[in-house]
Amino acid sequence: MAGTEVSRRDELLQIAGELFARKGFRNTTVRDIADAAGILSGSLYHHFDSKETMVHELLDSFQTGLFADYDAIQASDLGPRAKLEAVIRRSFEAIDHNHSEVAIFQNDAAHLGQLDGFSYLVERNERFRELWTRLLREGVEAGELRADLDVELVYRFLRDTVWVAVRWYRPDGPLSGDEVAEQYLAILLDGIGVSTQSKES
Amino acid sequence: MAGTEVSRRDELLQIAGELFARKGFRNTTVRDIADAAGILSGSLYHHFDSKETMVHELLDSFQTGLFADYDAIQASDLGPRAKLEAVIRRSFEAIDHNHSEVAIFQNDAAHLGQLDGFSYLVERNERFRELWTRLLREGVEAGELRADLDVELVYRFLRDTVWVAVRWYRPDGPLSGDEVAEQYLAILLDGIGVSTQSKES
DNA sequence: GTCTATAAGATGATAGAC
DNA sequence: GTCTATCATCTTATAGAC
Repeated sequence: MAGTEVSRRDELLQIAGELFARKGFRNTTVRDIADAAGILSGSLYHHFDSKETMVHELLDSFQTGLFADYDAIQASDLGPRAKLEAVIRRSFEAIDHNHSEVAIFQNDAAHLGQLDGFSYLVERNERFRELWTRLLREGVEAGELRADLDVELVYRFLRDTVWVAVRWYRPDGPLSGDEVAEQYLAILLDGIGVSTQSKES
Repeated sequence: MAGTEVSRRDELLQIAGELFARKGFRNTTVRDIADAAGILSGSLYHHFDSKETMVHELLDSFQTGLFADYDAIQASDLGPRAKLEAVIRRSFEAIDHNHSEVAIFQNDAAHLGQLDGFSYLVERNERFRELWTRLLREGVEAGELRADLDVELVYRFLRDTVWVAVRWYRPDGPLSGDEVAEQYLAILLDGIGVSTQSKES
């Protein structure tokens, strides 16, 4: 009953998540998951109703935690640009700490969103867009970000730049999530910051 | 026999390409393709050996044309930064003119590359990396790009930023490929250009 | 060039024994 | 909690008629 105990169910969920992330949801069979867990495919159905249930639990619990932190950043008293930086750092943290979930979301969310019971993916995607574009607009209004930006285009640029990193980033690799976040922010902000060569003026 | 005639084979290839791009290779059945073409699935095998043959032809002919243009840019007498810009513009042109092929490559190349007969995808990926990182290094050496860059990281940043646009870009949408390329270059180069606020100095 | 018919294998899922 | 056994369905691909 200690909080650190890992249930068999969670164990299986993690194994499934790694396979979904590496091979894609549709390209991973329940037999693949069972093999990796050292059991037979039928035994999986003692723990889960279906393959879809597994990917749902992975994505839902991950997104709930991520959005709670986004909301906390939004509600903080940081300036718009600092909020944007915090949101981006938190996103790279997700790539580091929830690599499987981010990869699944990045690769399969578009298809999963069309399935029954997965419409929340579409809704959260829209909420995500509203949060990020709002931060960009507030940054422009506060004079902290360039005013000549097409906000929607920059949003897509930012969003894709951040999340697509899950394709090459390895949690056990040489770079930490924070280090990548700093380098990305340095490149990005020198592009969209109001001033670059003369920041200290 | 006129050059503008479209063979039934090419017609089917285009239909298959659009489905592969939208639903993914594995998620598209030969029945889907046949249905979209108004024939039965068995009839497809009069034109193609297999489903894999179809995706191979799509990717191979697309990549051959793209790399020929990359090589021409590389061999030109433009400066490193101008070459980099030209390569990026040509890439957005591909997203515009060969949307299906780019989407398939972006979504399925990683998995297809593991299949027999698709190892050329891995090889070309490496050649692509060498070309782009070389341009970045030459840009730094020529004093045209910031010297404090981690070239490999910037390469991934550039590569992902460009190609991931296929996810939202629509050839029949309000923005042309050129327009998106210009906006992306503006954001990018103000980030990695040696000077930004004082370009005309 | 397309259709009819069908083979051979993979896949998600179930029922009941241990 | 896992295994045995199995089903219904889907999928790629083939052979031969039209």
